[in-house]
Amino acid sequence: MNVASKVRPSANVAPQSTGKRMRFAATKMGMAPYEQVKQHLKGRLASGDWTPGALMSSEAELVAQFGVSRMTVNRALRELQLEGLIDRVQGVGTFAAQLNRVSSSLTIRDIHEEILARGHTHHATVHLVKDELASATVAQRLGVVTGARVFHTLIVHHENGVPLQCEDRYVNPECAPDYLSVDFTQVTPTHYLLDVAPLWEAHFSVEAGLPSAREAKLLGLKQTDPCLIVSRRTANRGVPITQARLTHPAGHYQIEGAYKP
Amino acid sequence: MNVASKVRPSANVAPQSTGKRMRFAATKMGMAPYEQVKQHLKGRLASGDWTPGALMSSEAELVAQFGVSRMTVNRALRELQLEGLIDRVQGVGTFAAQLNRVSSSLTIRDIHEEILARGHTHHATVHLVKDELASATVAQRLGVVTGARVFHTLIVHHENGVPLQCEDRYVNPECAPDYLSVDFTQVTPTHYLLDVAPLWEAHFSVEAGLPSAREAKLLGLKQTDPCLIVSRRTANRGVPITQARLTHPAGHYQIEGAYKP
DNA sequence: CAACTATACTTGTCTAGACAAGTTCACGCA
DNA sequence: TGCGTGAACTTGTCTAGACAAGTATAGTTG
Repeated sequence: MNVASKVRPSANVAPQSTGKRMRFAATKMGMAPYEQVKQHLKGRLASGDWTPGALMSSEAELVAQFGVSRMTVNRALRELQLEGLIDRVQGVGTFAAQLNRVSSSLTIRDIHEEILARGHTHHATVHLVKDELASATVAQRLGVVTGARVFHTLIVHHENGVPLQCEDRYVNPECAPDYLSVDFTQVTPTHYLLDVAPLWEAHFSVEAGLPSAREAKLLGLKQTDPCLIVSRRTANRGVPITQARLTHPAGHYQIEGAYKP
Repeated sequence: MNVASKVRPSANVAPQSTGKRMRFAATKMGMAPYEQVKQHLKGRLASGDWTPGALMSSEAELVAQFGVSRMTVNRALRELQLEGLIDRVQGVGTFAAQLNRVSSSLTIRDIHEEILARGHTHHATVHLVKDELASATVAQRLGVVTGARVFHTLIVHHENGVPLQCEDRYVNPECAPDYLSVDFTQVTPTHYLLDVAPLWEAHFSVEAGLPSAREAKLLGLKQTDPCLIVSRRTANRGVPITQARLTHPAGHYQIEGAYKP
């Protein structure tokens, strides 16, 4: 939904307070009315016009002020609510949100595409492809009983020949029965699993830590070299699909993100 | 149209409502029509009914199928698009999104509130509060000229007495002229700056790395102990406010997130 | 005083229709 | 063959009104 950078007209002052029914030459030409309402409210929020928790204009007031229909105002407010800028309570009113949090969008991409997007080459080496009996920990995360058969792969991804990520993954066989027969030098597990189960819920955690002995060896590190470790569990409609531990050498990998109101 | 728009005191009411509105768990019965359409489409997407890139039903077809108005169908589709599940092209149609990415919401909270939310105690020790002349790097990130006066603080945050985060922060004086006079043992810089400039755009990156000598000393670490390092730049309406480097000892801190469609 | 009630507000949602604007494709013409 | 043109589709957005449901408050009643 991000439409990239928006040109910001600097003439932000003079908020057209008396413009009741000028529909066309209001402020920003070419901008849809609901977008104008959004921008106006964002501006007043940013300027501190409403401090967090303050009661804002009602829909009816905005309808009168902008000369648009209530549906238009409602859409603007609904989107601002989705963006977390305002809180709305039925029967009470609209309030400026408590902005004690900056929430952001973090994208977890298929590492193959991520590397290609940087204009580099990707290749993967497969170190383990087998089925195992689930340990208690793995069983719990995959929603199977301890000792059940689960698939286990260990793959190292290289960017321009340099080890970038060690991917230690367990897969629920019920979700991807043919998982073990995939050629993971050609298709990443992420890509394959997205084909098998298109809609995901994901939980992840990111932390710094030290690699295991095996990971250190595969990544060409000493065991004292710090790593960025991403643990990710994904499920499809409540059914756990896979659990992965992604270990990256420090300095070679970072997660970036941005938040724009 | 009935106006009767009484001028409301748009000043602070601060009703403390903060209402996490209680939305009843949506069962099929009491679900709003637009929500039913959404769930139906989500179900078909999850079941692989439409593979990524496939042309989905048009609005007109959904109107006929569900017996609702086009606005209702349109709202369902618009929200699915916001969630990244579908792509829409004017004049062409609606397509199942290429789900090669799992995007997630990451929340960066004020560390004081974060620690309190865990039921622990927070205290901060202040190691540096001064104004400096900006180095080239800092100047660029804060949008000032090299050598300009900038504020610099170095604070360590403790959870239950254990060092958790070393916060090395530069602040643009124009955005927070009184920054240096704040008692940072009582108010965190994040909290103070959110008061001064309520609306933020943020860029961040997360990586693993080694602490500097000073950071290691402040956090009680050896310089070879890995850390999780978050670099964050924030701006208000394009004006840079602050740049922070947040260093956390490995094992004591992790970033969590979740994505649900 | 406490409990109930009517009223006036608020937001949440839906409708039926309208026009604008983008794309695709078959048709007719040079 | 190549090219324009318009019909037939699509999505994007707005309108004016309607009803439902939640909340606050003034007034009334016990």
